[in-house]
Amino acid sequence: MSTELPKTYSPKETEDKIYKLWEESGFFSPEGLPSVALAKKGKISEPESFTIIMPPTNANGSLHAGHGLVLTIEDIMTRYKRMRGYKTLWLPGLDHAGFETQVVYEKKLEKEGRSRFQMDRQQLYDEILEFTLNNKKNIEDQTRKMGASCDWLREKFTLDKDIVETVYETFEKMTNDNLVYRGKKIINWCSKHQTSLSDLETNDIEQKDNFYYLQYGPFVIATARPETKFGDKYVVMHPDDERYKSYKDGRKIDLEWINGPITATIIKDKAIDMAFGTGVMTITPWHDSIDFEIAERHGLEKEQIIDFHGKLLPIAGEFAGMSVSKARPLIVEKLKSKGLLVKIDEDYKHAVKKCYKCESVIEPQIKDQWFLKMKTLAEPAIKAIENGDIVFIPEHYKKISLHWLKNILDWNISRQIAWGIPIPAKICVQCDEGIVDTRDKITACPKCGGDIRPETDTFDTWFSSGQWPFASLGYPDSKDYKTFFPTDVMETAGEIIFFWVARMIMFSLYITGKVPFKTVYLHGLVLDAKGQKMSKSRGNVINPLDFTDKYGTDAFRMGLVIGNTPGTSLALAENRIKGYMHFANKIWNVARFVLMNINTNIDPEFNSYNEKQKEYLNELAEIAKEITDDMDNFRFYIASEKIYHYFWHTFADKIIEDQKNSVKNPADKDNTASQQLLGNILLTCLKLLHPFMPFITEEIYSKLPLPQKTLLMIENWP
RNA sequence: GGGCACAUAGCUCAGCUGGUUAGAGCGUCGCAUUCACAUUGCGAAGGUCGGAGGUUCGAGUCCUCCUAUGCCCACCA
Repeated sequence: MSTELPKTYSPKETEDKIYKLWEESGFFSPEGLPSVALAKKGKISEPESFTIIMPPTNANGSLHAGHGLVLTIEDIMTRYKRMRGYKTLWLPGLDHAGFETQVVYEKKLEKEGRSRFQMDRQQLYDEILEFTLNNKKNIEDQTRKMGASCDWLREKFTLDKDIVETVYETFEKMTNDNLVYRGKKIINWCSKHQTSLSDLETNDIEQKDNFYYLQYGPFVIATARPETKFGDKYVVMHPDDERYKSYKDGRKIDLEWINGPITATIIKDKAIDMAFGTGVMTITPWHDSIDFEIAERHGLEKEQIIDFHGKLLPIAGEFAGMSVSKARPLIVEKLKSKGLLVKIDEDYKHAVKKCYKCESVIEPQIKDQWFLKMKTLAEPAIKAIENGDIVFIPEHYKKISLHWLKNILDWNISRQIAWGIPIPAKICVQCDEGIVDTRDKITACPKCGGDIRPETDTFDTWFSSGQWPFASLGYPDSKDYKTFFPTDVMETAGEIIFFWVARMIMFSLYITGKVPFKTVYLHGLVLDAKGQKMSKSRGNVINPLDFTDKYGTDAFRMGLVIGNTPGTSLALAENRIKGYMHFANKIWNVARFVLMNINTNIDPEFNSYNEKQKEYLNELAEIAKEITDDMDNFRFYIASEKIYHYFWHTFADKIIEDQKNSVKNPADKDNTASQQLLGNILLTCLKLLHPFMPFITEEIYSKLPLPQKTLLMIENWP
């Protein structure tokens, strides 16, 4: 009754077939699981639930190696818990990814010689929607290729109607709780993308620039940005600075400036660093956040110098209409000719804020934007983390999160882009008041009675994805929310701990009163073979499907997980994956050997083993115990290595070699016991391997002579 | 300026709460091979665990300092 396996294992022919088998089995859904079905019939008690919400994939391209890692680790956890009998749910999702997607789409437009600024807003939205929905299908297929055993029936998209509703309800509650405000504040403006950005969406890049010392009446001031100085009519110094004691606060001074004579006012403020430069500066409140704050403190006028396209305004006189970069040298030239340029320091190093997507210099601008007060939201999150209600893996992310939460600033949640969830509000055309209006009921400005227009800004995408754990489960009334929330594990990239993880914690505590997840598992980056970050511009981006095609998904998954400790980045060398393809081959051949030599059903209850065989089984039980312990403690990098090592160097190299004679010789007194020994060890190994290498193990399992079997994916964990 | 992490074999990294001759994968070298598998087997070489000090019966593992590296946060004009 021996079953023959083909001589070689072909991932290509096996994987799609196996995935289809899984998907059709209904076991991806918790209610389809045998343990849940039995409980429903009252035969066993209700199993505990285990939930992972998949970080919603950005629906704006293909999966990259990082996604491969997310899917692999989450699938390992899910499959493990499922085999342990948990009511297991892994909920997949897709993110419209507002700004990110719009940037991707704008690049596409650019290639086609088009621009979003020539497009109707609705048309742009519709095109991006179509683009996104096309990608959605693609991403779902790729996710299946990775072997992800997630519940497709529950798949959510961040623009689903019920999600948007939840987001609006949250916004309304925050408004009622006085956590939302709209105000003219200084914000990060990207002139290229024509939108404001949050602090997290800008990068401080250190660079060397000229530092200009300018004669400003009796003072020398220093600046790296002379083009902003046209409107400077306040000169500020520290109140304790002895050098400028004779200049009293509020005193007016007439002086000759870039475009003619002006009157400047002396301001004393403690924000000035006496030791820096000359200890005197002029301020540009519209284009600098410190200057803005000084102006606010003293009630000073603010004037815009640079428009939203990065061009100088009429206040710049002859330079009006010029871009900053073009105007700067000309302005310096003029200052020089007027004798106002004292000196230039050419070695000035400072940090310049840039757009994290296009690296354009961020121009601080004053603009009416929607802000979220963060301090009150952060406090419960800080407490929950300090109490250990949420455990971080690796541990040091606890400190990192706390540090950020304790120093949190208000969050600009409005973006001037079409692609996103519209902010449900009206703006008064007369007094500029912004009124939150989630039910679309307001018809006139409650403040001045003026006409209103709908707000055109959309939410920062993280405002909606921050609510994902409870929104995707159907908060507040659904059965899923009641069953699966709080979730068990959030597994995502360490990179987005502030963008996403910290905010999910704040939102969940605020809305549901509960933490969104008990454990945060943060993985590092997947780097290329040389240890360099993958990027499109470097051209070293790995498409996971290239590797799964070439070496099989199981091998790719092993390459991602073995030895990859949480939090540290992984250099993904092709050789690594190739090595695990060899391992898959080894598994296949071991299975072939066992199947060739077994002529009876595998009997897990068999116990007439000789002493040595018993020792082998004890050793395996010991390894299984260790692996289980590793799995329970998120040490997948070591669990996978242990089973790899045991399978190859103990089972194949030692046990099989040792049993070869008896298993091949029907006359041998140990023949039956040898058959049972090898059959049982193989079965146990397949179970232990299944979370890591689901395809090949399921395929072999289907060929095993077992009295009764279903699918390996729901077999009991050893 | 503040914070976090890392430094272990040629390369990429494990080493959990301190305990006998420090591990893995890849690579290198030697030998074997009509066997389930050359996508193989057996074997070998290779590390004073960044440096200095300390705690301890005992430290790669804990503490301090130093050096190197990487990352994050931050409103010095």
